Amino acid sequence: MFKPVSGKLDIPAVEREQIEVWRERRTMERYLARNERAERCYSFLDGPITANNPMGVHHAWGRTYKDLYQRYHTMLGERQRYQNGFDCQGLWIEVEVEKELGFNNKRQIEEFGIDRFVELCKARVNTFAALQTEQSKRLGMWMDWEHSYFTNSDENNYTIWAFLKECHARGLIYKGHDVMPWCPRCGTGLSNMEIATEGYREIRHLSLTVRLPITSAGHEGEDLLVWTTTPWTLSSNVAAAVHPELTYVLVEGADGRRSWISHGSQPRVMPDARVVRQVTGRELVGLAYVGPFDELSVQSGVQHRVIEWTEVSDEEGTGIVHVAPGCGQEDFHLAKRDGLAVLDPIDEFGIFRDGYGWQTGRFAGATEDQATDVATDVAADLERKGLLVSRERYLHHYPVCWRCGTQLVFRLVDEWFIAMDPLREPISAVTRQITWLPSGIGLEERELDWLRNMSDWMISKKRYYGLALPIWECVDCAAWEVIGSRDELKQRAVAGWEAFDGHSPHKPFIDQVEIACPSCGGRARRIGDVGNPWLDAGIVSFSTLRWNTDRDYWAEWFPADFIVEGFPGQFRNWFYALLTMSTVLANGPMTRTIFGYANVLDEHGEEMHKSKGNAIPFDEAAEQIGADVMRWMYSAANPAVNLNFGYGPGHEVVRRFFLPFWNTYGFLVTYARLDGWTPGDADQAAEAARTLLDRWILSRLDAVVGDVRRALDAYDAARAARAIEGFVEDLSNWYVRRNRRRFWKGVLDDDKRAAYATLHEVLATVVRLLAPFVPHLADAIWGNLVVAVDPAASDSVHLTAYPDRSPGRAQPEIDAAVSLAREVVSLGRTARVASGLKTRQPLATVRVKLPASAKGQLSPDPATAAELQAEILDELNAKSLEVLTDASELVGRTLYPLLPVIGPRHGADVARIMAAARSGDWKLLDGGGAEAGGVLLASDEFELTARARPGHEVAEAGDLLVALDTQLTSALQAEGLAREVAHRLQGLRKTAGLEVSDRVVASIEGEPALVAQLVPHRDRLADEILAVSLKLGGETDLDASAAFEEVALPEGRLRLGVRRA
RNA sequence: GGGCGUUUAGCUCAGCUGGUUAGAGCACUGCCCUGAUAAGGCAGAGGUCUCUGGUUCGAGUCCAGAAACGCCCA
Repeated sequence: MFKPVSGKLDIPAVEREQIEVWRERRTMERYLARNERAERCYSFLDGPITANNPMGVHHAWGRTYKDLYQRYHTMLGERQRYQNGFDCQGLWIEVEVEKELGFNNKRQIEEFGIDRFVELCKARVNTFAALQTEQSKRLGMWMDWEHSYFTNSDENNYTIWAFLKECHARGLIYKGHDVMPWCPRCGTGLSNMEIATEGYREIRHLSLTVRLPITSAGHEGEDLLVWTTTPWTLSSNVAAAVHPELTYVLVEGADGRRSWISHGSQPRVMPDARVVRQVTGRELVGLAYVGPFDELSVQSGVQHRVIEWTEVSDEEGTGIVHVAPGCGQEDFHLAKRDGLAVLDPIDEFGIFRDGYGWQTGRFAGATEDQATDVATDVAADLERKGLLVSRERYLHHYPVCWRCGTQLVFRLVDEWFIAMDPLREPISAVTRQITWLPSGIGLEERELDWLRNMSDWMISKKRYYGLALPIWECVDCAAWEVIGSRDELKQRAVAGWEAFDGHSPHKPFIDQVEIACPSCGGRARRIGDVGNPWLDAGIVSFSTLRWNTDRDYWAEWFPADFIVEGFPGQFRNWFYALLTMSTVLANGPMTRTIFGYANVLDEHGEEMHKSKGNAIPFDEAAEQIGADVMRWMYSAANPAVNLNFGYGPGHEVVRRFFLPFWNTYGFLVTYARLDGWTPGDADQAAEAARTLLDRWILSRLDAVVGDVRRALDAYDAARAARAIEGFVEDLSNWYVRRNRRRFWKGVLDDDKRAAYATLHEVLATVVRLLAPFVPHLADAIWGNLVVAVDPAASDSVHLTAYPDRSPGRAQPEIDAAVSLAREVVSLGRTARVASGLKTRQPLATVRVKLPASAKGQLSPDPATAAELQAEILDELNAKSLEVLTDASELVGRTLYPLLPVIGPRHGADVARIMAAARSGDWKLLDGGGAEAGGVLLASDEFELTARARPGHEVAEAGDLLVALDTQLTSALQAEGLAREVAHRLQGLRKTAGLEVSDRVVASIEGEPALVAQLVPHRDRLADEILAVSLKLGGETDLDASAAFEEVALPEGRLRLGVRRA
């Protein structure tokens, strides 16, 4: 026997119960093991989640996809690894630990002790990995949680060593001396991968226009005007750049001073000045000038001059660019090109070094507080020296540290790089071998675009907790080499191995190990740097598949079938790192398919931010609306566009999808319990009694099973979800509604058994279809619908096979006929609304003009047609259905040209033909052709169809027309009255608080003529309302009624009452 | 400045290879139904399918250009 189903659906409560059931039955463990011996594999590779914070709802989108497709392939019987991953190294974790400790800079870490600091980082990772594990389980994500991978594992780190050694063997690793973006708080450089969207902010900076007096002969009294948004770099100025092709003008202001600026900038910079001379930029190249801070000791000996640079533009500033090679990437490259002096003004904390006068010891970067901002003092200094032309607060995009938000500076540093030029083409080729989904939004193109433009990969970071870059550099001769494994290091070690042995390859212990320099025999020590964290995540297609230790295992699972990640950002991050490492180590793709999805926004389309207060913690959402509701929203969403997530949309999904489905399930259980029905042998016998609608819903089910499988095979969960939603709509709003009476009626005969068996099979199948999407609810329903009544059944839906199509189930002709009948009903209702006659009032006749394609009948099968006719009459409450012919006075014939046929044949005449067809300006010709608007049509170029003639009360859509006969006989009126009374009495039953199955005594009094009309309907009326006694007129005992009503109908007044029998 | 994409009803979005009258859900209004009922059905209103040009007998759909927005790169 089924357990009763609560009429009120509390999804989080159902989920909590289900989780408890799973725990008791060890369902997840059995799920993970069920395909252990399967031949076919499905290789999913998990992109590691950063184990640094609790999950938000946005994490649930990707994790829903991950779990959905793994569950689907599990139900297809394929062997899988189910390995979850945590991203565990890198600056983001250090920053959080620093915050916990209240640190502001790197020195405090060193004072605290690097070993203790690293331990705290590891501990933090473990804490949040554990939390995220629990949260993921709450989402219903079933992974091998005991064997998640951690990117800080020895295996992961040493596999990166092997990768780097391979890169070195190919000559790709180099030590670069370059200007890089630098965070003065974190004390480390940032790779260009890290300065992306989230790495820029709109910031207002003090920008200065400065005059640089020219010293070359023939230019006495002339200045160059330069403009900068980073005044702190002026003290490192060594050159001024002009575009060789651009026009420059010498202008004279009101004060008589003469300045060079570009022609294009003049209206903006010096609109009132008089043009004295005009030259091309090339003529200015080579001029010498006085620098803005020539008094500084570091500037002594620097020759300032004008250089050429084709990147100069005059859309901003003066068209003359201040060049400080120690403070800007392009500036540095110009210095290398032209042999300019390079001044390196600041240290790792952004503090001016010695030799910068009053600036020495000051913080160079911009600060929010103008009083302490060095730019303010630079401006004052220049003003004192008479070099300042103007200043303004200038709003622009400025890079900030993506982790701590500090404004970056550009700084000359030594960093380690992988040269990417030799890899550009190979990686692009690998990229093209991968299927990028969803298609049509240019994901592959975006990756290729990144690959075209990428610069060398900066892999080093001057930090503490992360991959120890396996580069050992000689203290004496500066030769260096890359170590590829722990064993190699052990063999090469000449000191410090004991101190390191037993520790993970992290700072500080790894730094103890020294090796002999192969060049000079001196001692080589590890460079202090840690690695870029994308190395950690990028190696996982090798490290987690035991590439280092078990190459057969790796070959079995590599490449993956599927990876999934949010696409904003990952082109230059995870996807990029994976592609690079896979290209170098395997010369092929790491996965066959990459699936990307967009961002989660709040329900108003705003970005979610903790600070804005619109972020939704995962736990809260799980308890408020339920994990399955989230999962359904994410599954059904279009991955290509941002998703607006919130409780409003969540409740809508519950109303639209979960409630109707749950109610359908509840409906079956309620009546099956009353009848004591459970699925069994007797249903076999009843199979012959299946009605048309039974066969229809099974046919629809079969189609949906096919649709869902096709969609999931193509990683199109949204299409699958839409198909299921559409089916549930058909099931609850047509199948169940149309069949209610079969379930209510008293006897459990074959017809009723057929109804139960059909609805049961449909629900049990849909639940299996839904299992990968909404695992809790699906299994809860499965548990009651199947497990509770079938001891042989699998005790969890997740241990069953995914539904497949059954041969012979699909019946397209029934699908077509039912959908035609539903259209007839829909149009009939429209006509009823127009007629003003309630559905409760029976009508004599419905007249239907069918489309030409139906060939004059609802279905070619007479039995089907008869059943559908009964359905239509019942829905529309009419006595008979008449199929109209074209000759009927209600309709007129219409010419319906077949556009795809006439288009190519008649060309420009199509417009005339169509106009004639619409206006009726056409006639049939002998021999089967027609003439329309003067054009002759062959018999295969048109069909004849029917349209309503004006003046009749009908409804039509396309080629289908429905007309109602609105003439009422007194018999029809009496029946209508009986239906009305039945309706009222049902209402009274309810007000009296009676159960659906309670028997009643009912009484009806009123005008004798009205009461008399009810007499012929007495039995049916009694039947309808489960009355053991229906008293009419004089025989009533209204006074005893539990509920009573006096109704005023157009026909007269009636008094009605019911009481429990 | 370059690349990729998006633009369809008040909102969120479907619209396959070009075809006769462009759809759904939500919201709104009215009506119907009343044994799914804090549900369901029908209807109404709401669209220059961003704009301009082109290809075509025919363009929401294909092509080119523009605008706005988003993402990415510089």
